[in-house]
Amino acid sequence: MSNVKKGAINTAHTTSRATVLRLARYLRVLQKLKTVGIINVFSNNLGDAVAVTPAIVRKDFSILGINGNKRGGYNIDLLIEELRRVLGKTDSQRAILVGCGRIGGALLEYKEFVKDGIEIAAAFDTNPEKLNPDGRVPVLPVEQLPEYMAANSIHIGILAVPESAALPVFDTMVKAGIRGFLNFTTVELKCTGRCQYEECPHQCIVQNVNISLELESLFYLVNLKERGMVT
Amino acid sequence: MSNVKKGAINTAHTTSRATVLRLARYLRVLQKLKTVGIINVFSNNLGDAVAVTPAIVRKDFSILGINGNKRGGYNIDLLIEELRRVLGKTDSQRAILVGCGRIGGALLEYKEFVKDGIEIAAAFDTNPEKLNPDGRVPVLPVEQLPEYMAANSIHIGILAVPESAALPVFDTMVKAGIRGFLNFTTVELKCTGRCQYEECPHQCIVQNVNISLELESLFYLVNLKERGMVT
DNA sequence: TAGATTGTTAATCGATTAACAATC
DNA sequence: TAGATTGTTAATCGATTAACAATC
Repeated sequence: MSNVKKGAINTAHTTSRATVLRLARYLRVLQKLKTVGIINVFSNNLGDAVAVTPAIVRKDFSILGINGNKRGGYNIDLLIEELRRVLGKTDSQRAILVGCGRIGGALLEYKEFVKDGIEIAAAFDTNPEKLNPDGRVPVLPVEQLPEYMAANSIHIGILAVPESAALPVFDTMVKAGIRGFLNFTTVELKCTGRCQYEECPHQCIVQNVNISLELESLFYLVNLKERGMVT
Repeated sequence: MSNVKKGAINTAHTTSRATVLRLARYLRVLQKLKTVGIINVFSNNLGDAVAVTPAIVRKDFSILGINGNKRGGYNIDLLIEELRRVLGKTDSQRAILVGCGRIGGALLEYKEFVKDGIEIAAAFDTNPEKLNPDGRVPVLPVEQLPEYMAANSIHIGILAVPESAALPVFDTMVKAGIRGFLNFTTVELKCTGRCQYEECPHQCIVQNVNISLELESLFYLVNLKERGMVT
C-alpha cells in the first residue's frame, strides 16, 4: 500500500492513473498545438481539448510544480518540456506484441503507433503460418519470447491471443520481464492500477481493452439513458 | 444537468458509467458461473471476479433493490434476471460498423461479439473495393447509411475510420440516429458520460478506445512506477 | 490602469470502506 | 446453536469545483 516513495507525484493528494492519463493527453494536445505555431496556451484551451475544467488543468500543473504566467498562460515549449520530464518520456517506446490474429495483425500495421513514436519491436505467435522472422516487424515463435526479451530491454507488451492462451502467455510475459500490458483478451487480468495477480509478483500494470464488454455496456447505457435512469 | 427522472438508478447517490460497467461485468461473470452449475453466489465471489470489494457488490445490489439471503448469498437465476431487468437487456444487440480498414475488418470477424450475442448488422466504407452488399455482414457504401438506418432500428455504432473522416462520419451517424458510439479513431469525441459535442444535440454516449494513447500512457505509468512516483 | 488569468484555499461532492447489527 | 453473510450506517478518502486574492 504505502510503497510510494516521497517527492513523488503523489506528494499532495492527486494520483496515479487518471492523472497520468490526463497528463499524457495534455502532452498530445500541446504537441499538436505546437505544429500550428501556438506559443502560449491557457488552462481553458487545454481544458477544452481534454474535456476537463480549467481548474483541473491548473491544479494538475500546480501539483507538478509547473508554473505559468498570471497573464500570459503557459509557454508551450516549457510546458511540453516539463510534461516530458515528469512523464519521463522515454526515448524509446518499444513494445512487443503477442498474438497475430485479426486484432494483433491490425495492430502490427497500425499507423498511429508510428505517428506517436511507438514501435512494435517484435511479434510472437504459435501458428507457423504467421511466422516471419525477416519481416519489417519480425514475427517469431512464442518459445523464443524469453530469449528475445533477455536480449532486448522492453517492458511493455500487447496481449492479443485467444482467451484460452491468455493466462499462460501472460505468465510467460511477466516472467520474461514485461511490466505493462495492453490486454485485448477477454480475460480480465484483474488489475486496477495495481496488479493483484498472484502469478505477478512485480505489480505489473494492466490496461484492459475489453471491446466486447465496452460495446455491450454501450447498449445498456443508451438503453438506460432513454429510460432516464442514468446521468 | 438534472434531466434525470425519478425512480432511477440514481435515486440515492450511486451513478452511471462506472456502476453500469460493474453491473455488466457482474452479469457476465454470473452467466459464466451459471454454465458451471453454480446456484448461489456470495458477494465476495463476485467481488473477486470483478476486482472490487464485497461491500461494493452488496451496495450496488442494495441500491438496485436486489436482495440476497443473509446466509445463502444470492440465487444466481434471480440475480441474473434482476440484472437483466435493470440493465434493460435488449433482446437484440445489433450495431453498425463504419470503416472497414484493418481495425474495422478485425471487428467484422470478431468472434467474441457472437459469443456475447452482439451482431454487427451492417458495415459501411467509402472504398469500392471493400464493398460487399451480399456478404455475411453486408458492406455498403457510406452514402447508404442514412437510408439503412431509416429502415433498421439500430442505435449503436462502431467508428473505425481514418482520423480525417472521423468528424463528418460521426456527424452523419448522429444524424442518422446512432446514440452510442464505440470510437476507435484518434479523434477524441469529447464525451465524458455526457456528449458535449455541439453537433450532437442528442447527448450521445461515446466510449473512446484510443489504443495509441492507452499504450503510450502505459509507457509513462511503468516508467513512473519504476521511479516510485505513482501508486 | 483595467482586464484576464494564474495559483491556491476551502467547500463540495461522490464513491469506497469499515464496521456491525440483523438474521438465515 | 454457532457461524457466516447480508444490508446499512457512518467514517473516510480522494477528487472536483467554486471562489477569489495575487499579479502580470
